[in-house]
Amino acid sequence: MDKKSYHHGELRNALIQAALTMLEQDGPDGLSLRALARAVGVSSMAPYHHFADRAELLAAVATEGFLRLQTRKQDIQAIQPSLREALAAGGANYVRFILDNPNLYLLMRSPEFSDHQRYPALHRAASAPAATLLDLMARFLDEQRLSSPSPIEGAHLLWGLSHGIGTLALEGQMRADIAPDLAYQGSLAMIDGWIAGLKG
Amino acid sequence: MDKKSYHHGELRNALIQAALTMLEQDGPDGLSLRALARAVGVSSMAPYHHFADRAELLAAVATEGFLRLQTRKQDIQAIQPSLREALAAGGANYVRFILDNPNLYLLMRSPEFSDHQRYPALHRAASAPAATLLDLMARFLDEQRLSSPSPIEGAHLLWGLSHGIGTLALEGQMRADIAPDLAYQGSLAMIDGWIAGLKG
DNA sequence: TCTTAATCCTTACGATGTAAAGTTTGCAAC
DNA sequence: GTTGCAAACTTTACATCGTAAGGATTAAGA
Repeated sequence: MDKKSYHHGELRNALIQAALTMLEQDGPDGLSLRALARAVGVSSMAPYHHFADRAELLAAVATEGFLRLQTRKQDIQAIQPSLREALAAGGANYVRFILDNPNLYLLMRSPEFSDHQRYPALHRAASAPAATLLDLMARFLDEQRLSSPSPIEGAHLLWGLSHGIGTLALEGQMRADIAPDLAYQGSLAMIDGWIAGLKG
Repeated sequence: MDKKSYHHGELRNALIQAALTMLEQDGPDGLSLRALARAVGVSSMAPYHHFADRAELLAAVATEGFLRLQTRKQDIQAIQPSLREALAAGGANYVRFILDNPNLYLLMRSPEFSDHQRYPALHRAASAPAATLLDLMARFLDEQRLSSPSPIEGAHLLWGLSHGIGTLALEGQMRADIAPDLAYQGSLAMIDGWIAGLKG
C-alpha cells in the first residue's frame, strides 16, 4: 500500500495505529497531533477530518486499549480452576497489562475522558472488563454464600488493588517483576479475609 | 504586603501558593507558567530565576502536597486503638486526601518526576509517608508473629489498595462518599486474610 | 559610595492545537 | 461520459506555551 495519492483512504485507522506506537515512546503528553500527521505522511490538519480534536483521537486510542485488555482478560480467566483463583488471576493479569503497556494504560485512565457523554465508545469499551469482573465476583460471593461485601464493593476492592499495585510498579516504587504475583497474593488474602470474616 | 516594587521578594513561595490554588481549577496540564506569572503579577520569565523549568516548579508543588499528606497521616494514625485499625485508618485517610486534593494528587503521582536524582526534595518528602506505613506494617506483622507477607509486601498491598480506590473514585467509577470506608473495610479484610492464613 | 550579585524584564524562537477557507478526488445521477 | 456534490485533504493564520539570550533594576556588603 504505497499510496501517494491525495486521499489517504485509511487515515483514521493509520492515525490510531501510529499513535499506539508513538505513545509508548513519548508518553501521552508527548504525543502531538502534528507529529502524528507527519509520521503518517499527511498535513497537520488532516486528522481533524476524522477527529473533532486531539482528545477525541486519544480517546479512540484508549478505546483500542480497553478492547485489547478485555481480550487478554477473557483468555486468561477461562483457564482458572476456581472462581477464587480466577479473581486473583484477573488481578495479576491486569497488573501485567499495565506493565506491558505503561503509557497506553496511563492514557486509558486519563481524567480528561471522565465525561461519559462525550466519549461513549470509550466508556462502552471500558465497561466490558468491569462487567466481567463484576459478574465473576457476584458468582463467587453467591457460591460462598457471602452477604458482605456486595458484588460491587468486592469488584471495586480487587480492581483498586491491582490498579494501585500496577501504578506503583510503573512509578518504580516497587519491583515490577514481582508486581503481578503480589497482586495475585493480595487478592487471595482479601478474598480469604472475606471468607474468614463470615466464619469467625 | 502590597509591594509594587521591582523585586517581588517572595516570588518562589508566591508561585507555589498560586500554583496550588490554580492547580485545582485547571488540572496539572492546564497549569501554565505564564498564567502563573500573570496571577502573581510578574513577567513570564521571572519564575525561571527560582526554578530551572516548569517541571521543577511542579515538583516543588508536589513536594508541598506530600508534606501535607504526611501531616494528616500522623494526626490520624496517632488516635487509633490498635495497629490493625491504624493501618486501615491510614488507608481511609489516604483516600480522603486524594478526594480532597484530586489534581494535587494527580500531580504528586505524575510520572514525569520518576527521576529520583533530579528531584531529591520531592522524593524525600514522598518517602516519608511510605516509611511511616512501612514501620507500622512491620510492627503489626511482628505483633501478630506473621512471617508472610513481608513488611514491604504488606505495605505495598495496602498502599496500592488505597491508591487504586482513590483513583477509581476520582474517575467517577464509584461513589466518592463511600470510598474512604471501602478502603477501610478492604484493608481490614486483607489484614484478616493474612491472619486467617496463618491459623488455617 | 561603589561593586556585585540577585532579582526581574524584554524580546525572540520554535512548537503546539485549532479555526477558516481553499483544493483535490471519488462517486452517484444523469 | 459529463456534471455536481460531498468527503478527504491542504494551506494559511493565530493564540498560547516553554524557554533561550541579554538587558535593566535593586538590595546589600565593602
